[in-house]
Amino acid sequence: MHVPPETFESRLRQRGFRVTSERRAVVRAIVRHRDHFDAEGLLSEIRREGEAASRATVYRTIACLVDAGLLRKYDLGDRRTLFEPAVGKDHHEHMICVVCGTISEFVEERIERLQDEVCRAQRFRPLSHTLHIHGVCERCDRSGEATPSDDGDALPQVWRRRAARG
Amino acid sequence: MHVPPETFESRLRQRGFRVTSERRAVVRAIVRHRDHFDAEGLLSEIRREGEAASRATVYRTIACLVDAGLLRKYDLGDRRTLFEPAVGKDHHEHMICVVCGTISEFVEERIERLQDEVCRAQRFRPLSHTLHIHGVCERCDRSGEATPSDDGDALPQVWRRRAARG
DNA sequence: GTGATTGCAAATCGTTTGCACGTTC
DNA sequence: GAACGTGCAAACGATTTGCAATCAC
Repeated sequence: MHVPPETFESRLRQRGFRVTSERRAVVRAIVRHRDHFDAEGLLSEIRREGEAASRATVYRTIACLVDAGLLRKYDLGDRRTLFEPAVGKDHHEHMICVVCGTISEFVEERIERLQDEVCRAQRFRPLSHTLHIHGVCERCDRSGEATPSDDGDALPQVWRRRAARG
Repeated sequence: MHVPPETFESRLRQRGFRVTSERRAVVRAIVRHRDHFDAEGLLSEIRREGEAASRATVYRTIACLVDAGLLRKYDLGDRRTLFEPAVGKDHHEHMICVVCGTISEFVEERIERLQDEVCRAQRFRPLSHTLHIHGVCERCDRSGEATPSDDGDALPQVWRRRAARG
């Protein structure tokens, strides 16, 4: 999972993007990362690290990288967008724990195949897909306390914040 | 697909929500609808129809209905959120044409089963899931012109808007 | 009557953009 | 030196919220 920065830089160059110190900083921060990250998180990490790169640049650079096929963008509902390096890692799906927010990954070839099958049947030409499962991870499920009101049958009068979302 | 408003109203009541004329207007607009809709669209339809319901109320009512299990909320990436009546229709997945924006639906039992299998294997307790496939629908594919730059190999210097998103 | 609901306008959140100024090729 | 990239702050779009007035139960 250690993506060498040169991969990013050379690829950016061959895509006609210029390589600047700011973009290097962004790439460095990404490489430092294990897996998924979001734009704001990356920004604050860059700042913590004392690197220079404005919010605008971070967002723009991320867009470049996605564009160059170096990052994959994932849209988990509820306006959470995350990214991860596209190199050295196959496409995969996500499981999102609604209690602790942890995101884990899985791959299931058979699901991919079934999707292709469905598309073929409907003559739909697939370009990309997103599958994420919201639920409760093992750890949270065991510590039990927070059973997110699934489809709760209570009749709550008071307007409650939609704490955990389905 | 004709959902009688009483279903909504009685269900709202038994959930402890109050039934107001504004909420009725929202429900009426929803019932009038064939399938999926988004909050803003519903709002303008309500206004076009001359009904009274502020933006805030529309959003709040939709939230109630989702909460009461009467509407399903779908988060198709790129901050597009849509809703559809949950009654009389089983859970299904979406295919989104990146050219014309048309959304079609499909059900594939085997995919559901495989998801359960994966969750079981990882001891993840699923609550809900989202699967959407972005691609090109048959009609757009035939009229060919607009082949969305998939993973385009050009080296566009100029900063282009990300027109069609992957 | 009282607590839920409404409308308004202002606030939020993540993200994008216009513009004048620095940089990279 | 021209096109590209940067920072800033303001603009964004969808959604949410505080608050005082209003309404359903």
